[in-house]
Amino acid sequence: MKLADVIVDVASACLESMYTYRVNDTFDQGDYQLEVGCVVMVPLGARSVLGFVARVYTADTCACPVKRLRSIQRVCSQPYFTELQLQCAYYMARYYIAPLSACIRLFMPPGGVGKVVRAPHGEPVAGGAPTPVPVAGGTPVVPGEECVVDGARDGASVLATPPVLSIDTTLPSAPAPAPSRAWIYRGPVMHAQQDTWLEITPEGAAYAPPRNAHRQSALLDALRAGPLLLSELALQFDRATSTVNSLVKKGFITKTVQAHSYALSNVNQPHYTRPFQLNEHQHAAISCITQCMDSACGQAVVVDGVTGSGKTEVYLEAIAHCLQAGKNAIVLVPEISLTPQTVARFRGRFGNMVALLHSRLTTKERFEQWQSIYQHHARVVVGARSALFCPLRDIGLIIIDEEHVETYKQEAAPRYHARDVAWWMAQQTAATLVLGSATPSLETLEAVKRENWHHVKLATRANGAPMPPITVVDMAAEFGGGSRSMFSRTLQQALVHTLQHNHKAVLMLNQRGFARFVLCRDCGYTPECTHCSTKLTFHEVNHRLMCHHCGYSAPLPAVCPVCKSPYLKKFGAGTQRVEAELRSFLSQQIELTYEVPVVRMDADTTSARYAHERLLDEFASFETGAVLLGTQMIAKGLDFKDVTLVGIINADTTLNLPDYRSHERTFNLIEQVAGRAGRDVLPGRVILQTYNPHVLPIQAAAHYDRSAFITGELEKRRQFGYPPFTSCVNILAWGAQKEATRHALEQFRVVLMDHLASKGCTTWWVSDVLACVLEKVREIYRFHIFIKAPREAAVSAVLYELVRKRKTVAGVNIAIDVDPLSVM
DNA sequence: AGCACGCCGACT
DNA sequence: GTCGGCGTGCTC
Repeated sequence: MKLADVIVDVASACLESMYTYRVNDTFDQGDYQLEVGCVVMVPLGARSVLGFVARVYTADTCACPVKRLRSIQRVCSQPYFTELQLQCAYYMARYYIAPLSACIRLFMPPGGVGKVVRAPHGEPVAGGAPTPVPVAGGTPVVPGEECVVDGARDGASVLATPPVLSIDTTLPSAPAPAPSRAWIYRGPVMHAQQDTWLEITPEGAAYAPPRNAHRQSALLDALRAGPLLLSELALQFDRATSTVNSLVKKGFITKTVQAHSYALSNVNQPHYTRPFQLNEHQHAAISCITQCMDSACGQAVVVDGVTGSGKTEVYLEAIAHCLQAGKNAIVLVPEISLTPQTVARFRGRFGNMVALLHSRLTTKERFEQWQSIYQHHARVVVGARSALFCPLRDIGLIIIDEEHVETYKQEAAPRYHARDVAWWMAQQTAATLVLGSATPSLETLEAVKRENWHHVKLATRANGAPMPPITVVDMAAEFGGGSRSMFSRTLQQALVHTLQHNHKAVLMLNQRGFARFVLCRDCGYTPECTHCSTKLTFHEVNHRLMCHHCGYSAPLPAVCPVCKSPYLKKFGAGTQRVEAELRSFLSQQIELTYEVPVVRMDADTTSARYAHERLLDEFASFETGAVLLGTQMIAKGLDFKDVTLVGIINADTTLNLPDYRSHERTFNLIEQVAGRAGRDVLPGRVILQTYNPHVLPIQAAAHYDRSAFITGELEKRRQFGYPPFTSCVNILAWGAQKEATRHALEQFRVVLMDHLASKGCTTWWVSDVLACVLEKVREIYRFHIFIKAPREAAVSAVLYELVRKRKTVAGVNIAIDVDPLSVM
């Protein structure tokens, strides 16, 4: 008996998602071989669903407790994941307490795998005999193509229905046993293309078409030079298809259909040279990585280097070594740094072997890149977090650049961290994991100690340029000294000086937790969003109050809606306001002989596709001095030789967020931005404005003293029981009804406490049910429970059981976030 | 008795 | 997640 284990694609944490199905010997539907990794259509209860094949085997008996196995209805795709990737999905499902189907879905091609829908009422349903599937051998599934399958249960349950005893034919008889509604498979939006090749036959070569058959003769002439694609001919000839068909019918040309090859276009000719002479630190880093790769036992290397220390060169060398050894490489880069500049460095070196996967591509573009990997054309994949799940085989090297950034953690199920999944993969495949950062996360530094990860330092900038000195300006003292400007006198002088020399400046406004808001001076009222528990942000351009979470906007009221006071004051500084003040300040400086260009980069100006790149290009293009003003998005990947001044307008707004990582985030941000100044021969300087000049993250950052920061921060984490000294879990509940949501989470907490007690988890610390800092977002109320467990506790295993047993509450969602990065 | 509705458990 | 079974309770 041929069987297959199938992970049904049904999003439910409570459902055991793996089932065994029979594989019919007479199985002939669809046109794909049944293998591990295939998408299949299977019956489940009264409906049909899609599933993913996890195992194909032959057995006489089945371990599962069912009397009668049901059969797979159709194989819908080629295999999309390997045995190893399947294991990875199991690991993620267990560790992150996520539905297995959600984990395996990560490996599916962009555009998805289609869906099964219920046929509309009255749809003719095939009885008994298998419905012929409108698929010819070798034809791929196309969107909208339908595979109709009888919805009735096979045999048993239909027969089990009691016979109708009534002989009164005027009354409607008992409801028919489960009216068979058909289930229809609809192929995905994206599907692999087919190429139609045309070739001339010997008869065709000898054939001279009649004088009036212009199209036929032209077409045959074109084909005499060699085979051509129908799509190419169609561009050149009108009505090519009909001409082709008539010639095919007469036997003068042949038509062959082939799977389209998604080879990557050779945009840049690769030049396999080293663009720079590498310094000794880079050599040391490279040899450490190559040794790890050669020993092939799954090791990790932390490449710890300031911005400009040449990490990318190290990556390129490591990849080159990996390719030479016949293995392939994945490079993960934060979404924001996936600029054409970054991509060009990889393409410049590895040419058309580089595939690119990130969210700003259209689905079609992503699909093409994915196919190029699937068809083995790509050997280096550069992409965001999810590129980890691309179908690249023989992975020898995984590089995670800017390892510390929080975007590597997915904020929806499965709530995985790319670094941790990559480490699992590296260990399983004996690949080497490289983690690059100027400010490695505390978790990574902990792993260096506990897991014996290698730690190499690129102490200096690659070109020997010193890190720019940082001047801390106490804004409280400035304010006390009579200045009301958001630019301190130190920053003003430095700006003028920089621009006088035709150098460029970067100003960063740390906007997180510091948007512009309105306050009534008489009663203290602040307008809040009616859909979210956030203060509304004032926008200068349209003079409206806007919510950054749901997009709600309202006009700025003339008087306070509560006390009717006309004294509504605008507090804080948005980028627009800073831009206005900056322009006005610059225009008053008589020392500046030209109008200084100001480029503003924030969420508003970068929303359009490629706007980010365009603004950076614009900034780079100025021959005179210029100012780039932006939010934290300017902290990354910006590399301009003539930037000599970096100003951080408000360094400390991230300090006071109610989140245990806020100090680490602040420190990292300062380090990252500071590195933007003086990257070349021109010396740079950094001016850091703050109201908290003496706190550790600011002081340590100002002196580039990371070890002081880490020592202090670790001590604090140990004292308050935060990672890496504990394992944390955040349990989040959300729903449209506030009290029902809170109540559901409180019920969950009761069950949780019982469960922990029964497991002997007495040392776990479990918070009360708390309203999230962002209590309401888009009319949805949010509550959470925070758990701190001993570091060595099997947190996931303990909670997994609980989640599997838990009863769901209508209208309330509960999510488990293992190792949360944000608890807002 | 007949029907509407809502909860609960199965789903291979 | 979705479906159907079955129990409860209301109405004719």
